[in-house]
Amino acid sequence: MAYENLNEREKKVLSCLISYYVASADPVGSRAIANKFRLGISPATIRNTMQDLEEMGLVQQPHTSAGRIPTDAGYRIFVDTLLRQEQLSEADKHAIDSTILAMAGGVEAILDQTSRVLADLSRQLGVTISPKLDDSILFHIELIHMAEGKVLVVLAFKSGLARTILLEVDASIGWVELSEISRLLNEKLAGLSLGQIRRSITERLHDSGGDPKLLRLFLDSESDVWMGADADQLHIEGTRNIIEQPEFADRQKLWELMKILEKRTDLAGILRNYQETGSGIIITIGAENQAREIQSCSVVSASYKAGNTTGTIGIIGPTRMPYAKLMSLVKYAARQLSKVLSGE
Amino acid sequence: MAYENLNEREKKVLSCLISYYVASADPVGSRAIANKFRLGISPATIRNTMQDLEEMGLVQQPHTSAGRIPTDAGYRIFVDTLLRQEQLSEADKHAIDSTILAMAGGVEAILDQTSRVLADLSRQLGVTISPKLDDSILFHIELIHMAEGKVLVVLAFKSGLARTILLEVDASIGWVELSEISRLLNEKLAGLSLGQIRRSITERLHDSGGDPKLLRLFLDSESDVWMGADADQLHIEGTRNIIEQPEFADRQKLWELMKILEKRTDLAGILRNYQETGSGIIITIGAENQAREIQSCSVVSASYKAGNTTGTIGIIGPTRMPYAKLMSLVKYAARQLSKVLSGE
DNA sequence: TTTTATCACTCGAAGGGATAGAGTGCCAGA
DNA sequence: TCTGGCACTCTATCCCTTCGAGTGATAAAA
Repeated sequence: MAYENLNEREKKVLSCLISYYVASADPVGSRAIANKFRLGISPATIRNTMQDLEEMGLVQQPHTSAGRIPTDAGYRIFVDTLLRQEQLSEADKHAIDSTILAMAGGVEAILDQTSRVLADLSRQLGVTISPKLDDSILFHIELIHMAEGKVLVVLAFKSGLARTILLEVDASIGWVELSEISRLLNEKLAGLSLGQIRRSITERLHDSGGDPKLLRLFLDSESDVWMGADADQLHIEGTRNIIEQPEFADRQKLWELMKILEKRTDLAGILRNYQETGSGIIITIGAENQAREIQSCSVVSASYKAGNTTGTIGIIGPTRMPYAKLMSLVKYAARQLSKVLSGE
Repeated sequence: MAYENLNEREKKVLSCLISYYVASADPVGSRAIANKFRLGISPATIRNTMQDLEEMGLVQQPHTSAGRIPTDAGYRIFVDTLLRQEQLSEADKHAIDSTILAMAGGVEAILDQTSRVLADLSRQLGVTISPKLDDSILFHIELIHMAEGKVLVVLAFKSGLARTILLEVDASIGWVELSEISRLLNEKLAGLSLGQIRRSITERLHDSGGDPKLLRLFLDSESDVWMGADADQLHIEGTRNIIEQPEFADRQKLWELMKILEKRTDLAGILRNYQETGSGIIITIGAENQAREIQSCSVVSASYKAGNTTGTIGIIGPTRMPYAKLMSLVKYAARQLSKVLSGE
């Protein structure tokens, strides 16, 4: 659709209408635009322009005698061609820096704090997903012999990420076999990505001595060790912000949103998908979203680097959201995260 | 207050009123009770009894011409003296067993699933808190030398719990010093509880060789290692269930609840507190709760054992909840958790 | 040709009875 | 001591009206 041939006036009116609507949440009338913004044209002219915009499907009327609200397509144009980059305030920058840069204790703790600060600054939902382990390079694998036939497997990744998995093993396995296996695993697997390991584990370990009883726990590519470690860690904060939004005054809508927020793996998959189609900031508006339950929402997301793998952060809220501000927020947070997690 | 001297009829009426109200969420009138339950007395008599109950503060009228609803005190009597133990259905038992017993991969994963199954079966909020590390006995401490002056500290506890903390260290520290420190830490600290370690770390490590540069990171009792590891892990599921409850039709109320649910540490502290005052199932009704934000809620909680330390699980919902069922749910889940985490 | 002022029209939100119904308290009688 | 009956109270709901915001259309002005 050749949206570029909006004329200057149409661009201005659409732009004003969206800014006004984002702030007020009420349908915007021609008078409101004429008064609030000094466009030098009368309400009647604005009305005519709005009719044109409506024919193009960029705005719509909830009912005959109401003002207009933007459609998904309207927001899309706005985001793609009209939106002016916004500078993040120093206060916001500082808030992000002091959470991300100052945090210690590991990647998950940082991500947890990041989703919180995103939620607080945006007054929407803040979401972070931990780095995809599939590409993450295994740095070291450690087996710790716990009591009663239990072995704690520690996977340490180059990115600083760590996962622990508790394995049930044959009680008769002693620490001698264990350290032998441990040596073997490190020798054969360190330096590979988790994905590579999973795909080729059988071949790599096949003809290498060691106690087969214990080794068997690692041999299968579907093993708890490799699958359990890969589970996406999703951090969501700011549920209370969403409750305040007028678009979720309807309990039914709120319920649907919550439902998908609680299906962690599904949501993680959706967000991950967006990143694969491009880099930088990705904005997904309303019905562009894959899951029906969030088709009245928009997602502003970006990926961050952690070593040689990537994760995703984002903000989720109603399509009526301050895109410019949220873009700069997510962009800045992603950059700072990458800095911290990839060591500059 | 000598509530025991409720006469038989008062007990029966209170009991019926509560069961009816729990199901309907509407104020209960005398006619409703007379029709629904075969008490052999007329609505007029029930009215008189209800007046008595109201004078005792066990029920109240939202307004003059409405039925009665139970007060916190009314629920308290009901729970303490009238409630009949309920047998958990085989289906529910099976649901719990198949999540808790079948899960592998470590304590946190089990707890995550547990809070979910609690939420699903109760249609309320399901909450679990990981075992208190303060009493948890350190089994082994492992230091893994990551790239660029970073050390991954793995704390493995006897209960099967594990924590990893990423430490920034002087880049010059090599793996020789590291394994020396590692040996030293295990020698001096393994077998002690995290609490003991924190309280006496300075004395224990004071006059023991080793590279002071690295050791310093562990010496302080406020060190990231000991504090970071102790952070409560709180798993909450079932937010969507709460949205459905009529008592949270009011956005303001829902907002307040969400607010405290997002203050993880506060909530964890509150739930922990309950457990300290007793053992078995603890029910905390409405205003009995410490935090103002959940004084329109009740909490059914119990503690589980994981090795020689304990954690808490519970269900949170409006005071109008099916106490008997939730008690048996929480009880059973706590028992199964203890079984799995303490090895029978 | 484009813009503006004006006006009749539409529709939803808000307010105001009126009504129905659920439930009570009380009293007199069983 | 219990019950049936009755007058009373209060809310929820429906319907009606009104109000106002906003529109589209048209004709005049630029």
